[in-house]
Amino acid sequence: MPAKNLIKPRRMPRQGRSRETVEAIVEAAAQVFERHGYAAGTTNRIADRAGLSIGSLYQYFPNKDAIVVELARRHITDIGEVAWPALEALAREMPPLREALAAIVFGTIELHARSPELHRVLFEETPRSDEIQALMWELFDRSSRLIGDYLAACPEVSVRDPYLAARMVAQVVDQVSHGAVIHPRDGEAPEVYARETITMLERYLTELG
Amino acid sequence: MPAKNLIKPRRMPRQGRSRETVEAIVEAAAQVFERHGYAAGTTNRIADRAGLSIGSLYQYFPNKDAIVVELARRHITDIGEVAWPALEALAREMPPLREALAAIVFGTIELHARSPELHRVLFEETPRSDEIQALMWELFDRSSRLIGDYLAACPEVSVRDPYLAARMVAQVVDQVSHGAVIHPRDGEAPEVYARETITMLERYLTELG
DNA sequence: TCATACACTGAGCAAAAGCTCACGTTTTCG
DNA sequence: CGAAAACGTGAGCTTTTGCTCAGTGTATGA
Repeated sequence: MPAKNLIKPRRMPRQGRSRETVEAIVEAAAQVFERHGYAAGTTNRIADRAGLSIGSLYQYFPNKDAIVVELARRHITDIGEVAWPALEALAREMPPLREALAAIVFGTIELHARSPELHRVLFEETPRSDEIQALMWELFDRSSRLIGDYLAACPEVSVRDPYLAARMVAQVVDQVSHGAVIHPRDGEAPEVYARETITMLERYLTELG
Repeated sequence: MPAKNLIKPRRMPRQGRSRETVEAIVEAAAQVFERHGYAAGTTNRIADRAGLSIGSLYQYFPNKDAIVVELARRHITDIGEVAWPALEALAREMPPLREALAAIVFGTIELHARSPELHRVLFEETPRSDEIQALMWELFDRSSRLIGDYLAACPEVSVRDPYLAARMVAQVVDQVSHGAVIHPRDGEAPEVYARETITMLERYLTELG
């Protein structure tokens, strides 16, 4: 038992091949978690699937959770890159309310539907790290603000606080989409619920009293 | 390596003390999962906490998952026993819509708030078994039906399909309550969102166009 | 009373998962 | 070229976890 207690800094990729290795690990992790779930998504299996030795994996990730966090971070980033331009377009082009809501609802459903099983594993089965939670809140806040910008400028909308309403919209749409896509039920068309959600939000936002 | 391959049937509790043992296991499991999460909620830890040997635990539960399922079943049953009478009372006593919605929203929040961390572990972190999923849907269906009975008889409600609307109400209230209670944010009063949810649903259900 | 079924014990096994490290291979760059 | 740095390898160590089983205590009823 030698007295070597050197800190082992995680290797940073410099050359091209090592960057490819990191990509391979992340992609393999996505597939493995999607197929086997969080618990059975072992580091050995990930390395196997990536066509690498387990040692290579630990050159770039200190532990299993680091891989999950990286995966979640990418997933959230991808969502933002699709959602934000679309939401910014609303405040710029100012479509009718019903159209805007349809875009938000169907857009959110589509985002959830991209890889539902991976999404489920990452955001339900995996113990939430503070880091991922912070990223999710950031996503939610920014989305809400953009929706609020649209609502505030929309003449049909007659709600007191459009930014509070926007948070309600974002919350409801996200949760309902999540439920519909991630835990679908056999005899139920998700479109019926999507349409009804749009109707509900429309009536909420256009106070006709 | 002897040739004994006898089937070992799980023991059913007959005497009083064994039934107490089962209770102790379930209660200990609740505490351990609440404190340590699903993965770190090991059978040894549960037995320890229950003041029993690990052997006793395996007399009554074939594996770890069986304990989780039993726990979830009890949790769902408990919720039903509170929720159903309350929802039945609505259709019987026919309070004004806003009062009914307030009862539903605050009641649901209270149910979620009973043991939020255990709730989170059971219904997020734990891989969903088909059995638990079925129980959850049963709970949802029955709640929706009862809400629908109220909505169908409520003169203020002017929605086409009250039972579809009821499913929307149940879905939204459950998801929003879950989000608010299980993943609370620092600077946010959940009551603001609760009130706004009530307002949203009220406007949705009373089509004034 | 005492035989029998019921109940409980806990050392420890088998399997699996996370992770290390000493060593070989490839790339870079003077 | 050739040395140093970057990169890749995989047998196997360590720890943990789910779970067993041979044996000991405890209640029950004939």
